[in-house]
Amino acid sequence: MKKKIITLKDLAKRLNISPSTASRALNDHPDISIETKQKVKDLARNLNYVPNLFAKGFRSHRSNILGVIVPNITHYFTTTLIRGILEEANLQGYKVIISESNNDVKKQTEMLNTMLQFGVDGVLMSISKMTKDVDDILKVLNTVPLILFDKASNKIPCTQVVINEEEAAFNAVEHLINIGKKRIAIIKETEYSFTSEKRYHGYLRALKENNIPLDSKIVLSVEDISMHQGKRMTNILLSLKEKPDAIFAITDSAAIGVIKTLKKLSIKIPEDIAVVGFSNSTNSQIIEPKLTTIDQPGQKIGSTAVKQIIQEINSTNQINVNKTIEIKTNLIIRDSSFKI
Amino acid sequence: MKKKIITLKDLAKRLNISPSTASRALNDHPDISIETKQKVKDLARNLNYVPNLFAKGFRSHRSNILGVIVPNITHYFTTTLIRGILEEANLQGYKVIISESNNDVKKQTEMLNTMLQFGVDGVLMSISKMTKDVDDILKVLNTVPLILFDKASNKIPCTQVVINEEEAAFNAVEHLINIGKKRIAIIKETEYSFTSEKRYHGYLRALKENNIPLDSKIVLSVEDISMHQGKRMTNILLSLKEKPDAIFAITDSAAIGVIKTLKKLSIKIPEDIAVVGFSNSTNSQIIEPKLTTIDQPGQKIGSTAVKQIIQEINSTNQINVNKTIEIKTNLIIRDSSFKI
DNA sequence: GATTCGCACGCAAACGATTGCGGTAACGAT
DNA sequence: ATCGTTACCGCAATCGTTTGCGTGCGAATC
Repeated sequence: MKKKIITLKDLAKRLNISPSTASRALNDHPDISIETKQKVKDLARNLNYVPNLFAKGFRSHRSNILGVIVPNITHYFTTTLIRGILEEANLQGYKVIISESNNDVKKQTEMLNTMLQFGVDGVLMSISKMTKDVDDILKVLNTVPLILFDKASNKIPCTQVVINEEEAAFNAVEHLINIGKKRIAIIKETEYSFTSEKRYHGYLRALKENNIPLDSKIVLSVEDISMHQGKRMTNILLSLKEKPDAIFAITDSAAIGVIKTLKKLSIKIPEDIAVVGFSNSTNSQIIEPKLTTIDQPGQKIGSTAVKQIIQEINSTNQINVNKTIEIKTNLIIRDSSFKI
Repeated sequence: MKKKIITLKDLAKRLNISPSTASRALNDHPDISIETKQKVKDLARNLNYVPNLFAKGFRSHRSNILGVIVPNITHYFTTTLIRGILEEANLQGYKVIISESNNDVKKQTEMLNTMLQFGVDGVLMSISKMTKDVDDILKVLNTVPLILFDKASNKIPCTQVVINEEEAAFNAVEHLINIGKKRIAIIKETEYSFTSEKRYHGYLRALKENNIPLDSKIVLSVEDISMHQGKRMTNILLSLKEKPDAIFAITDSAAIGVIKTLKKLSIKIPEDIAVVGFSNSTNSQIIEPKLTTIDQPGQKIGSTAVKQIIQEINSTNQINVNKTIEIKTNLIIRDSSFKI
């Protein structure tokens, strides 16, 4: 009682044409007359013909599958990226296989390789932050197009789709300055983090353009940024002789750690110390006071990356494109920096 | 300058054996001598031979790809499910393609179909809550194994991997009773939601076993459960003559809405009204007071589902398995129901 | 009238791995 | 010397689709 599966040959036999003609008809090849095309397409629809993707890929070396590698799938922002990827891929007839690298560089290259084995047409990757050796990644570039998104690197010559980290941070810090803050601390990651460094530059530029001197005592770097580290760093900042009147945490989670600590010590937010985060996570609206933060349009980044890679897949010339596409962000002002 | 890709033929040619021998050698066929096997395997490793998955799937009708469909990928709990799925799939040599149904039934069947086109060996699905007509889903069962996880349905005769919703809710409500609450409200979904109904039954049983009469005035149902609805329902409950002394919200997000509203009205939590949620989302630890909730081991559900479906894929008999695997949950008691 | 040309289509060879079947040594048994 | 057995291995077909090349035929050109 198993369903008979229709092949191209079946279509051809019924219409007394050759399989090659049927194939060309379905693919709108110019050699085929309009009537024949119509006949084939009609029959295909009626018999519910679905092309065998294996055979197709086998011949054409195309799978219509994209590989996606992210460090951590449980982050809300990552899921918005993935949503954008899935949506755009679906529109363009692509499927997506996803892997999680858990910020493990070894795992990352391993997944990269199995993805290639599975015949993906391209890879979208948000690299783990500890990626120092990029040789394994460069190898991929010889095989299929690669695009880095969100977490990128200038060591890899390929298209990158990112937000304008520097400008976003600049806007956040300038906002703090605009509401009268003069001593703005920053909690960032160590210099291995590509994005963190860019945000730091935005911070520096905002200070400079507003003639605020940089004080390295209120520039704190941590290896693994988190809520816990946010708490720790806050305590360090509060132990200084000259306390800051604002804290810019490079991550919402760290910013929430900051807020929790300040609240415990009954320090008024934002009057005594204002707080700004980065990401517009769901948590940023749950915490009280609600957190001022930077919204990154994840979905748009995802869809842009997909559009871009499909373009590169279809482009014949094998020259590695090496451009950076920057997506605009949005500063969302909430109670932690501005009392209504 | 493109990398030459090694095929089975290449191996055979270099060793002066036939491709079939090489194939059998790699697959440990008994007809092949141990020395030959070793030679082939060694060469394969040295030349970095990777079997062409297309050709393999083309012949064997196996893709080693699993399809996963979830309603909404941005929910934290969903991501833990996916993490479990990805991890276990990776261990077993499978890849996973993911689609999001957005709780759209039409989209759901559409993705189901394209997944089949892509030759998935099995489908894991968390059905959208409005799924009433299951005919399209039943069709899939004739083609590949299907497993429902998390959001399941008794209308579909296949293996289901879920948490013990009833018991989890029972434990939550009984906990409220144990800390002295006597008038416990519930915020649930309308009866179309399979999981909601099960939780409601747990609620009912806890009341019954503790001789607390059911009062339908404090049983509230909403179509789309959310933080906003949590706020709305709280206001309704507070307008009653006999106010509840505890609120069990079937979802963390709704519970957070409850807490926010209570705080705004300066109602003491948990002294005046205790609150319990469901999911152990990250938000539940951000809100203050921290939310008592039920932890669902998403990762375990995911890995269990994968183990199960691979077993079904490899089982020769085509009889549809129809068992329900229940995963234990954990009540996590925090400040919203118990002051330390 | 001989030649080119273009249109619409068919032939057959790929693509890489698997597998039923057939074949051939080597060896022991008769 | 002949047969049977065992242990290894090769031949060739197969899966469904695509594609380079060829072909027949009518129309247009010289």
